[in-house]
Amino acid sequence: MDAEARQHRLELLTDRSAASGLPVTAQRRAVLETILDMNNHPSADQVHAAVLAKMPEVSRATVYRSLDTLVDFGLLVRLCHPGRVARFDPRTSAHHHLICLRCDAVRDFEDERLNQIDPPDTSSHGFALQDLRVQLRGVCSACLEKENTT
Amino acid sequence: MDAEARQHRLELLTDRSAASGLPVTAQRRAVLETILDMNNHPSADQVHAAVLAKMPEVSRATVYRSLDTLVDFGLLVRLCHPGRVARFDPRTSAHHHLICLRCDAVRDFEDERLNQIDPPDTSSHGFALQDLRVQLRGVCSACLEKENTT
DNA sequence: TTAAGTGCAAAAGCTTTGCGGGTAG
DNA sequence: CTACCCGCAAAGCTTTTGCACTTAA
Repeated sequence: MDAEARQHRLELLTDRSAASGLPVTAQRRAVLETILDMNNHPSADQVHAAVLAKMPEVSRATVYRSLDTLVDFGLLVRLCHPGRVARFDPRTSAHHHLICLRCDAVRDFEDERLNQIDPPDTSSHGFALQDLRVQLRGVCSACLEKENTT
Repeated sequence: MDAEARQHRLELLTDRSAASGLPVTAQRRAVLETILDMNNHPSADQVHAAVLAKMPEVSRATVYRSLDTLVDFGLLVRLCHPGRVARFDPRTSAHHHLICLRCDAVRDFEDERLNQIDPPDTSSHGFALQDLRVQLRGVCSACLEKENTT
């Protein structure tokens, strides 16, 4: 994420905290700063490991709690993927993903045509639609190579 | 699932087992039969509970192992959703989902227009695309009501 | 001052695995 | 016969929670 967008996201933390009447703690800021610099859709544990580099005393529990709060604030998104551990994405605007069914890798996929899909009408289900994302499921290049080698 | 499709799926179990040189066990068949009759995208534990009704001695471990095998056979799909427990879907053909970000409900969504989306070219990423599914993320009717009540 | 947050350690789920005995092909 | 599977129980992971102390505002 570029410096300007990063800065803006950090300001949003201040705003959302004030709006909710919650304090801005050093730990929450560190978690947000850290994940803004990662682009692998990290798990909570990966975030924790990365936060330790800049703040060696942070506990795992705090990272879990901070991630929850940041998701509530709308500063992060909890990803949908077939694996068993929660993963987080600092890109909150709707975009699309390549999902590897072998190794569970999740990779951003940019496609103008997919962005322009008109959201369908979900009101007959009483459903309040927030965003539309396309999952492109298949096998990633790394797993394909591994298969050919074996 | 209608009777004919259900029957066909059970025959596929025999075929895929033979193709892999694996035996068709009563337990695997029971797990498949059970999940074909559920349409709530159940978790492994929910499948286990349902299998117990027709086969009271099945262990949880066997259900987990059977579900894995059935996914390998392509008779089930592991769902993508924001929650923390694995959930399974006997509908293996690509279709779309309403995903509730509050309660994690996953509901099938039929839409002809979404079915007709042309898959993008993912070859530049070295990615072998298998299918395209749209996630419609938002808040389901049950959660909306709960919110209005509070 | 005070509501909220933090670290620690323990608990709580969900899922996987090692093992001895059983079974499909 | 042989490879694979089953049930059981234990272990493994990820995530949540209770508690005493600290901190942002």
